[in-house]
Amino acid sequence: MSSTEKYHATTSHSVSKKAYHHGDLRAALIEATRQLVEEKGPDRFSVSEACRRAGVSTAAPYKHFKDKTEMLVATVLEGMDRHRSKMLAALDGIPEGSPERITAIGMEYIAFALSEPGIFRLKFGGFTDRIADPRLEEGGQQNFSILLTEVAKCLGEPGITEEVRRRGFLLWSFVHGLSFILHDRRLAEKGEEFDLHAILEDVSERMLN
Amino acid sequence: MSSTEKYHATTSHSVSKKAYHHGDLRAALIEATRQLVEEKGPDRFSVSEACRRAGVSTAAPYKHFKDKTEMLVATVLEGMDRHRSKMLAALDGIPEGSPERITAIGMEYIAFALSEPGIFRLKFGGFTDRIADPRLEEGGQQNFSILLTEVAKCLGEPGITEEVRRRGFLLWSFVHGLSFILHDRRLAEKGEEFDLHAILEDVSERMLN
DNA sequence: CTCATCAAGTTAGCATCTCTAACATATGTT
DNA sequence: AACATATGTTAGAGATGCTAACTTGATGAG
Repeated sequence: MSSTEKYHATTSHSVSKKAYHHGDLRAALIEATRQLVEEKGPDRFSVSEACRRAGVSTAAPYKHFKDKTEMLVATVLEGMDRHRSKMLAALDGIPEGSPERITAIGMEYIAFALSEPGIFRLKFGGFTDRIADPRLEEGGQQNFSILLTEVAKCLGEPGITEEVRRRGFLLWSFVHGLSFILHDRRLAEKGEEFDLHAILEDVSERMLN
Repeated sequence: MSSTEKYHATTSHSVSKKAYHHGDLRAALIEATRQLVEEKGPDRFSVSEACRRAGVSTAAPYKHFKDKTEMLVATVLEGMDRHRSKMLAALDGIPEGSPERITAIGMEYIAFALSEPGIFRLKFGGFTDRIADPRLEEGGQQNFSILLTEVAKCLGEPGITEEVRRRGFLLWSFVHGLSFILHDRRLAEKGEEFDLHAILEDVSERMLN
């Protein structure tokens, strides 16, 4: 269901031929947007600059996106997909029901927030009111479910019960806030000062009892 | 040390006289900025519109602020002052050393984030890299100290020890993340579904042992 | 009181940005 | 081959951030 599938990847060899048609401009614009959001910050991003980077005129994006906001939404969605994949991959090899699985999700959550702070803040930082896109909410819910599934197994609950939801919510709040603060205060750089993994283990235990 | 003191509050009666000089344009612009940031969102804010609202030309602000960013910084600083006052006021009447004081700070922290989400997100949402202003860091540290002081008393520690700092950091992370999520998901509206005060009491206890 | 000075307004204008309208060119269907 | 459609282009309107140069009025020295 990748949103790029409907665009045929033609002329992969003819980039230098200055083809009138780009091949997959939509994907190229998303990638340019992603880069710029990281380089300049979510607010300093401009459509024009993304166009320059993709090598097209400033009007071209409007054949693919309704407006600037939709361009950003598409970029965030792509980021959330990657984020989800990474969190799932992080679970690989850790035994079912182990609390270590919850720690692993938290570590990966924070790693994403720190390695792609632009996208992370674009999603969560302050644009939410405008970007009240149902696809974003759905993606967020999907990612949250990964955590809930593990919490349920850890607590020995039969499924996503109300109690599971409550505990998961507490855990998410903590890791979410931690992500912001670590980045804001550049505390990730002072890595030796505190062991992130240990903190997550500690808090998970406290929260899940 | 109010930053407005140096501006004489003249012509308080002559607003309608269309005085060439405004009286206290700096404060008026900060207030207009605050309103607009809440109404339109931190990103949709424009200097021009603040000027319109304050009734001056678009060049006027640059006599008081270096650029748009500094205008926003000044507005955030003003908000942080109010935030601090409110948190301190919330402690009034609660006995020293009581864990209830920590809950009260958390409640007030969240209340601010939900009642002034624009300012809250302007400070914490995604502009931090650009707004690496030492005054903002200092203000943040001051507000954090309010919490640390209470944590120290609750733990019976002699002062802001490393352990106090660690526990306070965990608590802050949790409340910080909760603030974002409650607003993002508009969960504050579904107030009956969960008792915020109870959650904070629960988590504080878990975190402080 | 007068006048020079300075702070704090103004207008005009440049560079940039978002987005639209009208036009141009590939692509692929028939 | 020809038409329809998708996907580019150029031109330009309207908003914005900020600067330069000018204007106004408050203030303090003589």
